[in-house]
Amino acid sequence: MTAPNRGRRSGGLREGLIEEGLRLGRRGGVAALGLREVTRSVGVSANAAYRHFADHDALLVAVAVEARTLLARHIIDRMDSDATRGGAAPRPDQRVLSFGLGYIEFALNEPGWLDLACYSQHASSDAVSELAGGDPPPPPPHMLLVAALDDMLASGVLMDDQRPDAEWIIWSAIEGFTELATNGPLQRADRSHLDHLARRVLNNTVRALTQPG
Amino acid sequence: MTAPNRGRRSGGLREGLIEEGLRLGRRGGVAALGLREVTRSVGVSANAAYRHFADHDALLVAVAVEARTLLARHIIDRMDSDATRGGAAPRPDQRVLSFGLGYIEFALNEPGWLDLACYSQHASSDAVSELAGGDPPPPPPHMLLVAALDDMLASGVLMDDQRPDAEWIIWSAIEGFTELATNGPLQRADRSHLDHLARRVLNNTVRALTQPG
DNA sequence: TGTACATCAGTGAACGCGCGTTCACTGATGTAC
DNA sequence: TGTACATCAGTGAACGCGCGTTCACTGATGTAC
Repeated sequence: MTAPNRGRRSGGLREGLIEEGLRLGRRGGVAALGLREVTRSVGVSANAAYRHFADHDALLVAVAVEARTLLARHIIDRMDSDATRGGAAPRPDQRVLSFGLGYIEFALNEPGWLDLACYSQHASSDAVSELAGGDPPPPPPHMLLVAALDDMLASGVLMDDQRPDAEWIIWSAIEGFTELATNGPLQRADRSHLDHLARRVLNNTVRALTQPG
Repeated sequence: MTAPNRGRRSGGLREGLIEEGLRLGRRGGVAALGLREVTRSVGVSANAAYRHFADHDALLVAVAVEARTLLARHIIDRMDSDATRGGAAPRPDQRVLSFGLGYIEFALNEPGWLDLACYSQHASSDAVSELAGGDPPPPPPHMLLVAALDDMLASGVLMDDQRPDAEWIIWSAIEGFTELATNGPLQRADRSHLDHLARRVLNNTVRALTQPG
């Protein structure tokens, strides 16, 4: 056995940096992901990152994409478990509700990761799809919502004339509530109240969409 | 006439710094308000700011409060002009709608200032009220919404059991739409589409509140 | 009216920090003969 | 199996930047006598 490996790592440094970025970003969001900070945390020279990423932003994007995948997975899980809990096939508007509740749940539990997930939309879709290696990533959250709304339309719960732009109506309520609860005036509200409020916000929004006025 | 004034200014430097902060923040939001940047723009040494503000953050807060006042004034104007346009006394839910439209209009026209206005909520209310000098500032936007909802309640348009937390439902829709339209996926949508969408988001939200489900 | 003096809003230089990035390098690894 | 060599993922030092903040200072202003 000679001196400890110098210049060679066992695992892939690229994966290590992304993982560490996720760990740091969990507490501090994008702001916590300085290039020096991440490399320092991994125990490697700042310079080493340049072997795997073009620059600081490329590292950020890679971590952000990972965070977005976590978000999407969480939403899918929530939609699935809400669906099976109901027993029979769930009403299609319930899926939209589950989407919203899943998104908000993730935002409240992991505000740092949500921050990262949102950063990924700054990236060009080229940069993002270039990163896709291994198994195909889950669809971005937005696609899940669109699909759920299309289901509502197909099953007649949503009127034809209400479908266009419906995703932006739902999305506004979700995004806005998330903002109020994580960075806004509801920051210090307790969790049970927030859960109650989230349901009301979503119910209110979805209901209005299904009752043509 | 001797050498140009050195060490003495004609106008108040404090006001000058705030004004310049507003000018810079209009384009770049809070991020554009470095202490050095603001003092440099005014044409004064960085150090001079410390004669008027405890530190960088105190300057930020002062500018942010000013921006919030601009926001509140814009909303009030919009509510007033919508009210008088109608001729007779407007329906009370129209005022909530006007509030939302005013907020969103300001956000789309002046995203930098909105960013600043939101920063003011980071400040402790002590720091904010300390700043109040001269004429009393307009009520913070949040108070305007609460008042409009109370009017809806008083006139019977809003049911008793729907009033609690109604402001957070409305606020979520407004805040979320604003986020989508200024930093999110609707960033590049054209203005007329955004105006149309804003109306739909708000109508949808307010309507659901007045139709007990 | 003139003089001495305290006040205090400015000045320029410097400090220390952490950042992203670039440089020349080293040394373990894998390969060709 | 042994040797020479190319590759390339790491290293440590340094660059240049802009930041917020502190220091010792200067000089115009207002006031007291």
